[in-house]
Amino acid sequence: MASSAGPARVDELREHVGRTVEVRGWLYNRRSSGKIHFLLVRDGTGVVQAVLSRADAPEEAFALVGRIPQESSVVVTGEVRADPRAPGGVELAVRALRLVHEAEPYPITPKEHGVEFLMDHRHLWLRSARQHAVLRVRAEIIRAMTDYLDARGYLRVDAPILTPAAAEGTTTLFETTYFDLGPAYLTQSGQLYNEAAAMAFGRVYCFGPTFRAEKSKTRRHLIEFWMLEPEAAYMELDEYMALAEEFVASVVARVLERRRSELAVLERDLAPLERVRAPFPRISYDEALRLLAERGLRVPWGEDLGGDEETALASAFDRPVFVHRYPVQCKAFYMQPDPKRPEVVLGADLLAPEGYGEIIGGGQRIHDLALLERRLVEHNLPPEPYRWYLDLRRYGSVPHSGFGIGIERTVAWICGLDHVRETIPFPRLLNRLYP
RNA sequence: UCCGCGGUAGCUCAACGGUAGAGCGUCCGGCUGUUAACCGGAGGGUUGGAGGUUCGAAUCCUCCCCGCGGAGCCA
Repeated sequence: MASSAGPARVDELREHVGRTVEVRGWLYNRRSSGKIHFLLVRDGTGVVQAVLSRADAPEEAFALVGRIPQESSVVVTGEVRADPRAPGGVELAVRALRLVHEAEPYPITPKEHGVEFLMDHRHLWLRSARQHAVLRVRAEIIRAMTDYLDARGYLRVDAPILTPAAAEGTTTLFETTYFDLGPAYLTQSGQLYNEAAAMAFGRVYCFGPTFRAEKSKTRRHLIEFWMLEPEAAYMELDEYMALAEEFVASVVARVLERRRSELAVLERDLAPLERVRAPFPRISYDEALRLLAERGLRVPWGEDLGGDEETALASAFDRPVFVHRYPVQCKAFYMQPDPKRPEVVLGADLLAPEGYGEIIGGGQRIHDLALLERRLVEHNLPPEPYRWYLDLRRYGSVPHSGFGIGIERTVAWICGLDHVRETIPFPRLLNRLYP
């Protein structure tokens, strides 16, 4: 039995039963009676119960912990012991306690709070167990995604954030001034640059924040959100869908494998996640309209599908579903038309189950120079900013495809959250730029 | 931008034309195994703002501000 107290992380305390360790953290909560205090100490890796009894603990420390506010920072030294009465099964019998900083009365109490209050205190809200679970799942999802692509020869080649033009002419852009060169815009997608990278490296992906100045105010929208976008030369529509479904299935499997305790904190029903295995159903836009009509939702051909339609479609299947071959007018200028039916494009969106909506959008890009030039004109886009993009069709153009997956929607779905605002550390919403 | 709901104590809410209240947090006291601990006590309010109706407004009316839910657009 070692007597020297080395620092230890809460998530590894089980390995230290019988030893005296030092936990550096913050007071999460306290339950007290006259002669015994139960502290919940969190250190970022977990929460451990620390016990001080009047008989055993130093008198000064005993008096101190009976008084200091929640979230005061403390270094606790004590013996690790297994006890079934302790939350988590192990606890710390405190021998010494050092107050690093006495907190002011902490605004987020162990009771319910409203959304506005919590969002105003997002910088502190991140300390709570539920937010820890969500952000750990987020990190696991991102790691699973990059692991999957790295293992298949995809090279990470990131796209710029400041751009001279819109990736998709339709959506609203955030504008800023770029020295003497005039307006610049925050990126809405790394895709156009991704295509250049794919022509250079074959298989690539980019990952980063994207910005949409849309006045969208729903549970599925953020102004700033993160997107991971794979792109591959010589990849056509069917191959893209095969890649995307394997990719999504592997991400879900990874979270189920490594983040079960976080999903438990979030009270996520695991059954729907366990059904997420490739292959996913694939229906055409036309089939989608028929399916919707059977359910009483009439959509005129040529119109895009709304949130209600997506939810209705997704609920018809027990796993994510692809909707492919949308009408040309629903999609961006660079989408490759189907040679057999030029009025639809070789694109496919992936709808998540349980009403979480579209998490992936993608498809085959136009590789013919003349057609792409025509599309720019049809979409009233100025040719000059796209000169480099057109070059990709001048020098060894090949069919290619790619997709973008929205991280926050994917996290919300896998965590079973009813809003994307908790899936990112500091959400930017229509009416919120603070903190 | 449009439609709907809401703003009362630090927080979450009640009172819905007749003296503004509870739980939690805070402060004080009690309790040797608590599990959002528990028990007793105290403090805490220009009821989002400005006008109006009324003997009397948190409550009814008008305008404004802020938030929430949804639509459109999208990931």
